[in-house]
Amino acid sequence: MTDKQEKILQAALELFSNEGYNATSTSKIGKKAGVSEGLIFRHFTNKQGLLNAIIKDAESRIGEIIMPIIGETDPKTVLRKTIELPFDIKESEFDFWRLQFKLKWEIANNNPQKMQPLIDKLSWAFNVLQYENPNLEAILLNQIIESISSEILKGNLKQQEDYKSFLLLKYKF
Amino acid sequence: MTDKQEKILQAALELFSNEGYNATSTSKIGKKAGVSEGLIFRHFTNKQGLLNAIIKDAESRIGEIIMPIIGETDPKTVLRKTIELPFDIKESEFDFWRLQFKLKWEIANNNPQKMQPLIDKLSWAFNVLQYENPNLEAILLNQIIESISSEILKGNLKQQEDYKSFLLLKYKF
DNA sequence: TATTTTTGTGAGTGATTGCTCACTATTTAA
DNA sequence: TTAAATAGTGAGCAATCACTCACAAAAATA
Repeated sequence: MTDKQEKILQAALELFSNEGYNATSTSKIGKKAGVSEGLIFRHFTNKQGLLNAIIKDAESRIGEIIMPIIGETDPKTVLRKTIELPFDIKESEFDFWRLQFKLKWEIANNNPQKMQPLIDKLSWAFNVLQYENPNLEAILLNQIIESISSEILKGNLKQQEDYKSFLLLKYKF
Repeated sequence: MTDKQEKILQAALELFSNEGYNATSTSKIGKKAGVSEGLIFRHFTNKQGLLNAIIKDAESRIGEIIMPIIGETDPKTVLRKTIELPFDIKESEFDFWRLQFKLKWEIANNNPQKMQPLIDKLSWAFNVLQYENPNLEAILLNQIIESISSEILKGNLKQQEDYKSFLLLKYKF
């Protein structure tokens, strides 16, 4: 991957995330990346190809984040690490994650089973911990952390530390 | 409001919701509504004006839905009615609500305090019911119902009845 | 070094965009 | 009944869109 390819990807990411995919023209991306517009098509075929490259990168990033939880053998630690996830998002990665959440609302890009491995692990953890309905507990907790992430990314969640302790307490920490 | 004005609003709603605001051209709206493109601008000034009309309608609809809960005097009933909200969304209104949730991700249209009256009422209810942290409980429950609504609107939530009973049980029903 | 391959440019393409405007048809009010 | 106001049309506008292509510069390979 050349220097300019990364510049293009970074510019596209910022613009797609903040202005939206359809509201972002390839000419704007070229300008922001400091690159001729034509180069975008040389490297990524078309505008959708650019988005695909970003989505593919996202899949591996999600895998990386989930992996240390999947590998965990202690059920309580699984829960704690899961709850901590949304509060650990680095501000430098806000654009990236905001775009992922936005894309969930586009029919073409909605891929609900991305978090399935985590849900399965949560289900296992709740089962070991003798919760009455491990499957639904897993779905609920996954929904909660996605919802918290959304609010943080939109800049709507104040008192994050309080909320984190509150949630940990809910799950007996 | 004339017949054709409503046709325009309905067509715009469907297209904005399913294809996105920026991906929907005014010419497409005109065709779908069975109306000349120019009429859109006569009635709604510009494309943004069309969206504004839809948003304004949404505010009153949200008010209508929340009102019976705000007026409730029994705290337990407040919780039950709130939990039931997402499961009561009519399928004929899916387009409408999906658009509202999509718009939350657009910086320009994000208006986080729309649900504040409900959160306040929930906070009151949790307080009466002697929950330890009523404010955070209210924020959490509001997040949960918004998250469930999202999944339902995206067509991702299976076994809705199970999930509903599960949640009601969580809040002692 | 010479040659092939890859990276990069920017002017140019037809199609589509949001929107205007001169005009006609219909409704409302005097 | 006439006049004024409103509703509705559709051709046409400049601007922008995603994308192409002939060409040049640089890098990789021989």
